[in-house]
Amino acid sequence: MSRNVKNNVPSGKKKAGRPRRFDETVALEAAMEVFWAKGFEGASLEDLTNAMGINRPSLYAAFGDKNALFSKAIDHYGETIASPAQVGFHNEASIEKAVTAYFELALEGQCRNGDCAKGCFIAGMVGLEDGCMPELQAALAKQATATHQGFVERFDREIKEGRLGPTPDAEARATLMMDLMQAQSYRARTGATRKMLEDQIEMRVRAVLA
Amino acid sequence: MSRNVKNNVPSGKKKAGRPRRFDETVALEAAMEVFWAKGFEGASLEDLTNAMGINRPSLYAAFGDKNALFSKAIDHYGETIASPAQVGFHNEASIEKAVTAYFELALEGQCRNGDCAKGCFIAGMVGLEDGCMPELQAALAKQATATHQGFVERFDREIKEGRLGPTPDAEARATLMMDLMQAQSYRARTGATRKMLEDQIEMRVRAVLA
DNA sequence: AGTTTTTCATACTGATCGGTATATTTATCC
DNA sequence: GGATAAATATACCGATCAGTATGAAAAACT
Repeated sequence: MSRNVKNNVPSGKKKAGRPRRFDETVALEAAMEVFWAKGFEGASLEDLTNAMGINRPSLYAAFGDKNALFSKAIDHYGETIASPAQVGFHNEASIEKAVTAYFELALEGQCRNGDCAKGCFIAGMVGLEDGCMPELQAALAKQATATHQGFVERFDREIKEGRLGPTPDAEARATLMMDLMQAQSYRARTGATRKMLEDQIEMRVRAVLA
Repeated sequence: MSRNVKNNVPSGKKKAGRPRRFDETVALEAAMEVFWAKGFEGASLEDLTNAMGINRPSLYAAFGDKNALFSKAIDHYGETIASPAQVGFHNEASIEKAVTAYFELALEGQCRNGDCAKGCFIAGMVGLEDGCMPELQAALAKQATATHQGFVERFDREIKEGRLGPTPDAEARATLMMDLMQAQSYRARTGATRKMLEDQIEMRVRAVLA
């Protein structure tokens, strides 16, 4: 247990060679922040390495090229920010609390650096680079479809069990909720304060549950 | 009338020097398309000059640098695409028709090249370049505020004259309508077909007028 | 100790970026 | 028919881009 702990290999054999001087996860987080703030094309290798605290060869050895790093940043965003919002939604028993939780958790991710609003990482990126990275676009679309489907199933259940009116139908409600989340993200990116967006959550919830 | 017509100076004195071989407006339109598809940083001078059918010095003489060209493209978008949607809204007598017209005209602009959806030009740009072009961001925000205010006034009138319920209030309805327009734009940018978006308009209208 | 393996640091590559200097065309003005 | 003025075309500029070659440094293995 005491052996090898410096090498981040808590048990068994250590890895040979010079140990890494940075944590892969915190470096990825820093990269995500840079992409978030500057976009894919706007984020230069110098920006990235500065923020991550490593130099170019280390970056390429650990993450691959810029595209691969971006792709990993997307995944990281999904795991640490996007998916908690969905989980929060599905874990609430009451549909009203579920929808509210979704908007609140999404806002948490959109405004995580104090009041400095930055919007949804994915929403700000996707669709801009024309034809570039089509496989990435496809992956994002697939992820969005899965999220949408989860919402549809929940709304369907609520409607079937009489806790929600039949119109708008589950499909429309799911679309509406994702639309309003996206709009909230857009407002976060374009100068809205956190307080403004918090005050609008009730309106969004009502629109989805009307 | 016959004199000077080749020089695009229909009356009076002609301009000295070699005449322009391109139409400024169609060149600007082409530039807007490139920015629209690739974003500001993604659009290279080569992309722009190729699409506009002119070469670099002509571009710089006619429009200034890349930032100035982008700014003029934004203005052009507002005049030819964004503002018609607002006018369409304000010209309809019935509020239901007004809201519907707004979404339809916005969709017109978002999908203008056949089924190839591209979303809202402004929405796709704003907020991405971190701290870059702050004066441009401010101009866009001001324009958005003016649009919002116009909607608020109309909804206020409808509510006061009893054609619309008091909740959500005019402010919330205006926010909601712009949010749903923005969401429609986002969907247009991320692969939704025109038909899908047309079918969703009724849902959006209902959400605003609920 | 000495070899091996992995990472780190510096400096470099060719390509592309936005922007421009130079010179040639094409028109009007005198 | 010059002289002048404006727009064209070509080629170039320094800066920056993403990506990499090279060698030193730091650990484990034998």
